[in-house]
Amino acid sequence: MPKLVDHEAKRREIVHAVLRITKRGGLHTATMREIAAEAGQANGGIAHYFRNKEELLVAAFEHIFSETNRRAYAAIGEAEGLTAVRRLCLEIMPLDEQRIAEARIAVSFWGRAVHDTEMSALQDADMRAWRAQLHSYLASARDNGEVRADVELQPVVDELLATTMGFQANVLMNPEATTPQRQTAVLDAILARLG
Amino acid sequence: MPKLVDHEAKRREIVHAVLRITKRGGLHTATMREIAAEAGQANGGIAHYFRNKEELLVAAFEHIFSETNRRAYAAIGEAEGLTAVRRLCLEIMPLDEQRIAEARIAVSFWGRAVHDTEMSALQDADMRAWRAQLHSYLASARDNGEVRADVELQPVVDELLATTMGFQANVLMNPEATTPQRQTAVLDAILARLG
DNA sequence: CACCCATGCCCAAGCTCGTCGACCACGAGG
DNA sequence: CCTCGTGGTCGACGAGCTTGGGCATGGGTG
Repeated sequence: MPKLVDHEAKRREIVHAVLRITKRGGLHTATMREIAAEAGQANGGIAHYFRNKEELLVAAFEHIFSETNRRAYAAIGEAEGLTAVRRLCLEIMPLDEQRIAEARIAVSFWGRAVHDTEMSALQDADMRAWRAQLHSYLASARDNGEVRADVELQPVVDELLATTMGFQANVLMNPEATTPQRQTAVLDAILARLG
Repeated sequence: MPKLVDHEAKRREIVHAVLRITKRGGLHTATMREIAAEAGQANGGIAHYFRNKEELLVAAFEHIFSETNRRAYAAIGEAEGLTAVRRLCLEIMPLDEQRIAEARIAVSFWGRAVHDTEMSALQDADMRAWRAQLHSYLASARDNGEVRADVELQPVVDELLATTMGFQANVLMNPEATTPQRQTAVLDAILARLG
């Protein structure tokens, strides 16, 4: 076996190149040639690590999800109940430049996922995980009295996910009406009503 | 002046071709050649009615918005206050097959609007209109006592728009968790808290 | 140590798509 | 009947993604 190259590292490096380009000039400037140049490769060199552009973008999409989950995990720490709910939502919401750039990528995938089974399965799985996580934190919040006992949890989960996903879209379409302040105000209003 | 052709009618016909193709196979399958074929034209024939593809897609996007607004206008009628708020939201939300198909198209456009100033300006304008409309209905609801006097309206508008836009995305990614029942439950929960 | 060949990588050709311009058909006006 | 502006077709071109061939490299193998 000749020439050892860490495939996973190389894939990560190429994905990072995509994210850097997208952050600079938008997803549409991320052509294969541009990506290759940014990653220090020749035109067809990427083909060794991703079969096609679709697969590369799916990897970028996965990376964003896992980054969000990683940040959420760190932010939540030992927290429970409503604090954990709030921190998870705050990590999902596009509150800074970094996450707005990630939202750009995520939203541009939503439209494609409609007719792409692999991608919509991926989204579905991540969304389910968030639902389950939110539900569990809310249940603990109800147990410790932060949330009234008569509150049904599923509609709250639905609301939180719809709101956070809506922010992803609105921050791109209506940036001046989707500031961090206004986003957190909405989130806190939702949570305040549960007590 | 030779050969009379109703330009507006032709433009509408081409836009409908785009919507049919998008409904069938997603926005990315709507190539100019495919659109031309669907509209019964040759490759370059569309250029007589739309300067470029961007302009055509903007027209398609506008069409969906105006359809929604037309339906909302009819649904609201003489209603005021919270009833009007509820009816407008219900028209925006993807509650039936027709509107889920429109959501498919709309969300596909969101991804494009990210890197298209003209389209995001359009989106921004329509979103502002909805914001203003919701704000006005909520103000009348506050005046007639349906909404408590101490409720700040802007966060409520933000919440309603984020939620309805979020449903557009979630109905595509998580259809089984975004049923009409669960969507309306969330909407009614939001509205109920204002009283 | 010498050879082998799988692997990494580059380059160029092939295909699709959006756009542009040349060309033809037609019909209203002179 | 002629003119010419409009509707429409077709092919060419540039840009983008993909594919396949070819070259270099360096770990296995005898």
